[in-house]
Amino acid sequence: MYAPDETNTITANCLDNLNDVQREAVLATEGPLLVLAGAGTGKTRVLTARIAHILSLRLAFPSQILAVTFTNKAAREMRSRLDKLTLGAADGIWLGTFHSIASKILRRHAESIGLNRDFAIIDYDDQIRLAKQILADYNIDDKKNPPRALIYLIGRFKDKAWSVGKVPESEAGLYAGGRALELYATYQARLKVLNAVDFGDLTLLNIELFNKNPDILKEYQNKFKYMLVDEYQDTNVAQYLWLRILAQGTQNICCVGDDDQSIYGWRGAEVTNILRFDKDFADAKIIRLEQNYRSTNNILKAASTLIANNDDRHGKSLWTGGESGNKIKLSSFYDDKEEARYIAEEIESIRYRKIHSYLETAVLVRAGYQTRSFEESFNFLRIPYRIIGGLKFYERAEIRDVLAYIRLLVSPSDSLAFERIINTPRRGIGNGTLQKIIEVSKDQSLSYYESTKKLIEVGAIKGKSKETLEKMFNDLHQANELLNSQTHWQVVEDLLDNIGYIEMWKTDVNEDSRDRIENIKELLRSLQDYADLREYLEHISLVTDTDNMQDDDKVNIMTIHAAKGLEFETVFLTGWEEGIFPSQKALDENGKTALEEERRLAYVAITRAKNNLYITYACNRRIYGSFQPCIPSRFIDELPKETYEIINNYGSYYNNSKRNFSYSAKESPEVIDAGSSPRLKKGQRVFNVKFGYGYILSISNSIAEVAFDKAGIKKVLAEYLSENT
DNA sequence: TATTGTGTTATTTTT
DNA sequence: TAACACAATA
Repeated sequence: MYAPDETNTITANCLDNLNDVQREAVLATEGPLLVLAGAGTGKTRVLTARIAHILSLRLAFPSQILAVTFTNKAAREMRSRLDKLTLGAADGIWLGTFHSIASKILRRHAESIGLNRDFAIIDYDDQIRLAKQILADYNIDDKKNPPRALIYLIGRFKDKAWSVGKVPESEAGLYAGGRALELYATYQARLKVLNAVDFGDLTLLNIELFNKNPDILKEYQNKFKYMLVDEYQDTNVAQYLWLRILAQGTQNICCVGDDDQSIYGWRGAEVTNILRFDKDFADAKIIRLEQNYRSTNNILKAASTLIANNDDRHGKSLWTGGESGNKIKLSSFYDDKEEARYIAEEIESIRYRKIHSYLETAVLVRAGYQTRSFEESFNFLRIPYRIIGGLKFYERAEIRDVLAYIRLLVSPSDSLAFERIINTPRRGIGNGTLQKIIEVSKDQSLSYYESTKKLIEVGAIKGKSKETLEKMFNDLHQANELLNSQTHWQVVEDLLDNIGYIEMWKTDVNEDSRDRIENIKELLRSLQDYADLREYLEHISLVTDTDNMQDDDKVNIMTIHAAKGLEFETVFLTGWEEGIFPSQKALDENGKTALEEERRLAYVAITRAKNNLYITYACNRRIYGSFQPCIPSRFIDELPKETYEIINNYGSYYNNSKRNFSYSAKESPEVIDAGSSPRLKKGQRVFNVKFGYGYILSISNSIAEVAFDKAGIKKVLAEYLSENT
């Protein structure tokens, strides 16, 4: 493996730059270990050092180490740091996302659970298409029961490791008046016919594979001598079960995470996993990384005090050897435009004073739609910016279309791909024809491609439709033949030309059609990085973004979720208003659990800042076209007074009696003087912009329970209600 | 079958 | 507000 001196170098390297606690986490190689790594405490450093250490002591071969992350980005980051640390000695370790590792294992043993080895991994679009078809079959109104709600529900079932038949009867009512379970079963059956799996299946089928084949399980349990898990707080039940079953071999599992940064509960992540680690793994050791290398004391103190309001947490106290630093700058404004204007001016001033570049600045929002006012104010001052997140490369229509063509090229029986492009570009195929195809495909168990051919043969499709379809088949067929003699990227490019796809965008009148053609060219370029089309498809099915975090000098605008794991010199936290942050919708749906998750989101947001933190809120906000009054977020009340200074104060809150607003740390925002809204009383007819008209059932402390005509019974703050007399 | 008009409805989204 | 899906029309 290594020459002895080389080994020593690696050991020295990986242990040298660590503090005592980090070193302890690296050295505790045997047995279950939970590393509670607060924000900015160097968890990736610990993970990579740990792997390097294991390798340098030759406790395992690289192929016996399993390291899982959630994102491709995190996996890449870890890989590159490992390369530097071990000088290539870590080649061959199993490092990847949960999904990529699961899919790797699944492909090896597909036959063992009745899957075809070259199963496709379908994306969200395909899922929706499938759901629509199923709903149509069942004659379920897809207006009252949106397909995406079904897909969402099925996703949550899978997060909980509920395969068909394991879903509790009580869950059936969650969709289409009690039909959730049969729809789930049908969905899975359809996937099987299509030889496809969705994201959730990857983990679920792995578990099934292990349960049904003890010998295969044994193989992996013996193989993986050391397991490492990143962002453990984000695992769902299925992933947890998967890890637990694999770790049963050696018990050498090291999970790194931060319960305070669990912000994906709505997507199935279970904070419980990290909270119960020591109960799930016998004799588990817990190590807390609490020394923060990122933020100033003030920022840390604010974050720590705020998060201490949560009940469900391990609890840790972050500290730093550094300065207390600048105070948090708290400001309020008349409306969202003023807020955005202030932030733009402040950013310009930071730049003018040469404090740091745009690149080191981030503006964080709770939800995507809030970015708009910043775009406007930044454009006005000519401040360059980029919006991170938003529409992802692989989610763009033109990319999806091209991928569908590639999928058809690889396997003509891919009916979901076929359905996507059958009339793109326009071939004169309408809904009528498509329904005929679907009908035949169901009756005779044929793919759409074969059904279409059959329909043409028997003369059920004729005239122009027949001609255009036959041309398409010809083009596809020819392209397929050419794959033997030409490069696959050339074949795809020619196919898109022949089929008229590029032409379609060239003649498109919209101004973004140029960008679309550029995107397609980008895709064609990236094809060259893969040996063949099949390999390309496998890769991109598990990747959602291109992760081209360019580092040109622009301000970063993004949601708090998108900011997790990042850090900036200066951070602006915007829209800290009740209803926005914490989000009303989350609170309505999940009560206290949601509030705690929102608070964790606030914690993540605050801890992104290294030196300068701004928190702002507006007293009025345009939401979906309507102009609504807002009150400051309860999270502002939870910040310790000494950590912030008030910079700008749009004073209306001191003048109007809606709320006796103060910055006292202990005030509970729910308790508002009952006399403050005498205009509303029980039984009164009221109006709310979001929920429409309704009657007040009860009112206390300015919170009214209202029976809305359409939206049902909701609790609403009195100021969001207007009298309707 | 393609186009135009109308109505509905809105978080967060690692794969 | 604005985007999107669907129904009515050409």
